[in-house]
Amino acid sequence: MKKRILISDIAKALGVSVTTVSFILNDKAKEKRISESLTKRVLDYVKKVGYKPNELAKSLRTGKTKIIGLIIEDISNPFFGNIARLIETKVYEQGYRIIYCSTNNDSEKTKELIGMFNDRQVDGFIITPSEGIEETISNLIQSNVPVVLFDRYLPEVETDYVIADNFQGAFDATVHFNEQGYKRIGLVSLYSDQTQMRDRLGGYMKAMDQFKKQAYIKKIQLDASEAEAIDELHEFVVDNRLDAVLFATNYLAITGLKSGKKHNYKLPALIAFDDHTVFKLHEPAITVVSQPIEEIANHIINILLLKLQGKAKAIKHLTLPCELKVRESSILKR
Amino acid sequence: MKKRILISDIAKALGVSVTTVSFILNDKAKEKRISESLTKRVLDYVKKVGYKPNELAKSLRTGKTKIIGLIIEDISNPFFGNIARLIETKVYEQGYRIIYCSTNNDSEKTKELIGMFNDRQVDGFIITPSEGIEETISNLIQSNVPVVLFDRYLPEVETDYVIADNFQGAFDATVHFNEQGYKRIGLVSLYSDQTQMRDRLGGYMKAMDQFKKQAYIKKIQLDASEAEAIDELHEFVVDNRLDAVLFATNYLAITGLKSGKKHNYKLPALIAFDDHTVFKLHEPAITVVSQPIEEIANHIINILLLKLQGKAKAIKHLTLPCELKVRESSILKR
DNA sequence: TATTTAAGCTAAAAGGATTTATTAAGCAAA
DNA sequence: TTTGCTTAATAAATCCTTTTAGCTTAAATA
Repeated sequence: MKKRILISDIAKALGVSVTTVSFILNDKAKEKRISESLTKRVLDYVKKVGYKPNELAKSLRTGKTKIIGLIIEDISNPFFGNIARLIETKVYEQGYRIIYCSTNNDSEKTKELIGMFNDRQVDGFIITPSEGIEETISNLIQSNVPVVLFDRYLPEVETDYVIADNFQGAFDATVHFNEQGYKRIGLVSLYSDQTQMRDRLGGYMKAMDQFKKQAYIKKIQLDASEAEAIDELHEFVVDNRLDAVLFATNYLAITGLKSGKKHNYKLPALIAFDDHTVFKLHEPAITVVSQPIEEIANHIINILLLKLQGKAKAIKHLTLPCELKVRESSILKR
Repeated sequence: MKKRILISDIAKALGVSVTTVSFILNDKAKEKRISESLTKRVLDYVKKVGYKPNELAKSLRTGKTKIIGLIIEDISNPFFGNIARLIETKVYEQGYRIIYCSTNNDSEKTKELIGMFNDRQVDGFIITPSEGIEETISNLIQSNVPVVLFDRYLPEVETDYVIADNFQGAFDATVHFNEQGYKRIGLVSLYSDQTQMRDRLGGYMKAMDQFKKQAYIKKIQLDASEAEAIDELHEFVVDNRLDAVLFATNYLAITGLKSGKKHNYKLPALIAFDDHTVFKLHEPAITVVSQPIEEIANHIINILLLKLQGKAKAIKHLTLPCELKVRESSILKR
């Protein structure tokens, strides 16, 4: 177990000062007028002995950790997992690392996480905010920490966010159902006032209102067990004799599919929010309102990097269009 | 933007020394014989002003960061995503945080990641090792950093690991095929010498040898595109007139399903390694060799925490049994 | 009375970098 | 000779804790 080599060791070995070595290593040789010969000598030696600075000491001094806090609803949900993966790859190229935690939409946990990440002095935050953390986020922003929200936003907090056009997505899906000739079109959502849920509901309602059709809306408790949800969905579809259902999240749609399997009833036409392997492979394949995952990730990173470099000008609210991927599940067979 | 409050501010405000405050905050009041009245006075004040120590300074001094490096093949694969989620939840309770990166099985990236996490002085590592990183891991272990491998291990490196019993799992699956009366049983795996792949192949071979049956083995390139893989699988199944196929990973099996859909041929009986929502919902439901994800996560954490506390006695090699979850896809209908 | 012992607290070092302010030497101009 | 300006480098301060080693004071023991 050999001892770590320090910048002072380098300085001593070469008979120069620590300052000089530090300047050279931080690309300030030119600016600080260190001679080229010495610069080369130091760099060669550093390479030879494989010196790597202590990042903690560096961070303590500079206040920068090169770490980004990713606070996400649930890393095991493919939608979030995929975004996490894209984000991670992108920031990696810029020398940043990700420290993450899942919130499970628990606002207490979210607050705690933000606090802890902040104590760890992450350089910036990427957050899927749960409800009731407006103040926490505001404090963050007031203390000048770069924050980008995604998937949903907090109307009362002025901050950058990147979301999908949930309203239009739900609207389009509902219109599609109507065009296909479905009569009794339901929506399955969650007991949640988060903006993405509110907008999906809104898009559905707007379309239904336009068609002068009765709305059928079923909300599931956030903390309901899957078994409970399965039964509730069965009841919802059968009792209302629905011939088409729009699901506000991928896992709700999956629960719907399981419900059909368990209670062995014929599923109505289906559209799910967020694509998922299950939907592509299902027989019939499930139509989805697909969010532009890669674009979302790209925009999040771009905004955050600008903010980290202090180059961000105005606050950005980005709403990216969804794509309705029509598959068999929403086509009426006559 | 108010200034951060420091431990020296507390000391000054109360007219005591920084040392005293530090002792009290680190639960050493008793040990260091600080009077109870002073202890209380300090704690009350700290609470009142909401002082939180600078974790970077703390880490610099103590050498502990309370961060664990999770280096995982692919966070967007539900198998890994789920394990990540479980690990994260467990270590969170112990005050640790996770910093992670996906390797995509790229050994160069893995080496780089280990190096960077090490520079950041993570307290311990959880790694799904890719091939060719034996030396990197050895160095880590020699410098006394706690490391736990999972999903696969490195035969040449003496370190703790937690894996599923891949050999037995594949063996059981193959036996099950045979019992069901399938004649031409194939295996789809990867061009990879990682232990989990080797063992799954081994289990399949042992069973096939016992039954004196010809083996049909198709390996896919790690870097093959999904489209290529889909076509290759089609060819493999049809050309060999296979009536049963065991897939060595969940995504290979999914590719297999897609292959059936694309080329519109009747799929043989199927068994997949690792469960996945797709398999539960598929029509017919897919039989799987399911890994005990929760147990795996628990054991990883337990071992790591013991090592972090310096209480680990011997090196642990844990091999946990898989469960064959028989569903419709592997039942021969007569 | 002189010396230990214990209680209660603290000054200063250490951890390892970055950054500010300063110096020393050499040369040109006044 | 003095002043001023470059160039090339450095000493020391700083970031904020924890921890080592030690200092008072008072009571207990020899």
